[in-house]
Amino acid sequence: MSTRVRFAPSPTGLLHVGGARTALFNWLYARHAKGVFVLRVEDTDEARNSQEAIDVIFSGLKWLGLDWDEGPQKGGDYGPYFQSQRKEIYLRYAQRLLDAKLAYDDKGAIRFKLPKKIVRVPDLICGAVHFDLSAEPDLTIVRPDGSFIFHLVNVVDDIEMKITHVIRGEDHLSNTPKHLALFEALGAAPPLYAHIPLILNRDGSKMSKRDEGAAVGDYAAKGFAPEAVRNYLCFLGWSPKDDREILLMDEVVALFELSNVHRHNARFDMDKLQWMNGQYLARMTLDRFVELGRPVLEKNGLVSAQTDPVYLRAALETVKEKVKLFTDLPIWMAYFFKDAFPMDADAAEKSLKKPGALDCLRDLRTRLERTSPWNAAQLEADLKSLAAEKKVKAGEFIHPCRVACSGRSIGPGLYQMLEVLGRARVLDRLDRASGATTGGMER
RNA sequence: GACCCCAUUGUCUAGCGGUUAGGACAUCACCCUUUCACGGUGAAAGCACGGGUUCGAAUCCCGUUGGGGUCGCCA
Repeated sequence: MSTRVRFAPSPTGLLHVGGARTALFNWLYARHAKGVFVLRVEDTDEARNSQEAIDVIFSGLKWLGLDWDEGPQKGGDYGPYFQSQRKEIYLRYAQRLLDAKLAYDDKGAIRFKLPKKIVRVPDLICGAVHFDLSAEPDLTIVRPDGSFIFHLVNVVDDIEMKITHVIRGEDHLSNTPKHLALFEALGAAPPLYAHIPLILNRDGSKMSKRDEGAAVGDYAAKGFAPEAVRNYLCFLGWSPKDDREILLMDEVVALFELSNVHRHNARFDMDKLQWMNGQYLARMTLDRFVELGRPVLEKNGLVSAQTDPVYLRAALETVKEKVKLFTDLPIWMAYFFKDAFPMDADAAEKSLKKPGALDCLRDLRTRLERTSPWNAAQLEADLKSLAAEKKVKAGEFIHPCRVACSGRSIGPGLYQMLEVLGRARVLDRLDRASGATTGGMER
C-alpha cells in the first residue's frame, strides 16, 4: 500500500510556523516515501471560516513550495477535502456508533464511550506511550446543533482518505489514545503515528500568533526568500547528522526519516534564519534575485514599469552578495534610482568634510571625464593612477567618491558601482559634492 | 493539580559505554579588503542536579529540578 500522509490545518487566519513545519515534514516524508501528500481543510468550526483564512493556508504552503497531490484546487479520489462538505459522511459514522451502543445522546449532544482501559500508543518518534483512559470523561463527538467535533471528523477522514501515517504536532499526543479508541470502535485499522516536537519562542515560551516569526505570511514582507525559510525549518527538529547547514530540498527528501526526528522541542532563532537567508541570497541565481528583489524596490517607489530592466539587473547584482534581507534593498540601492538620494550625515562628515577631500573629488572628476571604456577595470586603473600621480593613497579618492555617489559609507565594490551608475550620474554627483554645482541633494 | 513528552555552550545540533565533547548561528579578537558583507584563523561558552549500573558514563536505570503539552459541546 502506498504511503499517504496529510496536513490538516484549520483556517485560523494565519499559517503558523509550527503548522508550516508540520506540513513540511509531511511533505518531506511523502516525497521520501514516494507517497501522496493530502491537504485537508478542517473547517468544522463554521464561525471561524472565511475564504481569506483558507487562502492564507494555500498561499503559505505554495510560498514554501509545499505542493500537495490531493486536496483543494487539486482534486483526488477521496474528496471533498473540506470538512464542511463532508457532513453526510460524519453523520453515517456517528450513527454507526450510536447503533452499536458505543455512543449515546447527552442533552442533544452525542458522546463516544471511551473504553475504561490503558491504551498503548505506538509512536514512530516517541516510542510506545501508555495512557490510562479509565478516568477520562466520554468524548463529545457531535454538538446539539448537529455540528461535528474535531476528534470524530479527524478519525473518520483519516479512515476515509486511507491515511497511512499521521505526522502531527506533539500537542496531539494526548489525544491519540482517544483517537485509537475511535478507530477500534469503528473497526478500522489506525494509521501509524509520528508526533513531532513543537517550535517555541527563542526564550522557550510557547509561540503564539503575535510572536515574532509566528506567521508564515509575514516572511515575504520581512524580506526572506522562501527557500531559505524552508531550509531553516527543516533543521528545527531534524538534522542530516553531518555538518551541512545549507541543503537542497532533494537532499533533504533523500535523507529524511521519521525515526531521525527529534523528541525535544526546538526554539526559533531569527538570527540564524537571517544568516541563512543571506547565504541563499548570495548563492541564488541573479534571475531569482531580480525576481524576488524587484517587487520590494517597486513597493518603495524606486522602480517602476519604466525602469530599464538591464540597469535594474546590473544594479541588483552589485548588492546581491551584500544584503541579508530583501527589505534591506531600498536603503542599499536608492541612489541607483534617485538623484535626490539620502546623504548619511556621519559618512559625509567623515569623508567629504575631510581636508582635501573636495580637491580629490575635483581631480577625480577631471580624470573620469576621459575614462574609456567606462567599466570597473578601467575605472580602477584610472583612479589608482591618479592617486599615484598625486602621491596619496587610493583611499583618499575612494571614500569621498563613494559617499558623493551613493550617500553611504557602505555599499558595493566602488568600481562596480560606478560602472553601473554610468558616467553622467557619477560626474554629476562628483560635481555636486565638490561644490562645483549646487545640486538637489537630499540631506 | 492529574496524566504525557522532553533535557549537550545563549540558540540549532553531532554524539548513541572509552572523544582533547565536533559543527553552525550569535558574541569577541585578528587576517583579507576601497567600505560593508563574504571568506579565513583564533577565543570565550555546554553534557541541569543527585543517586545508581559498570573497570569506565553526555550516552543505560531511578529520582529531583526545569521546560513543554493535554485534560472543551476549539482544532
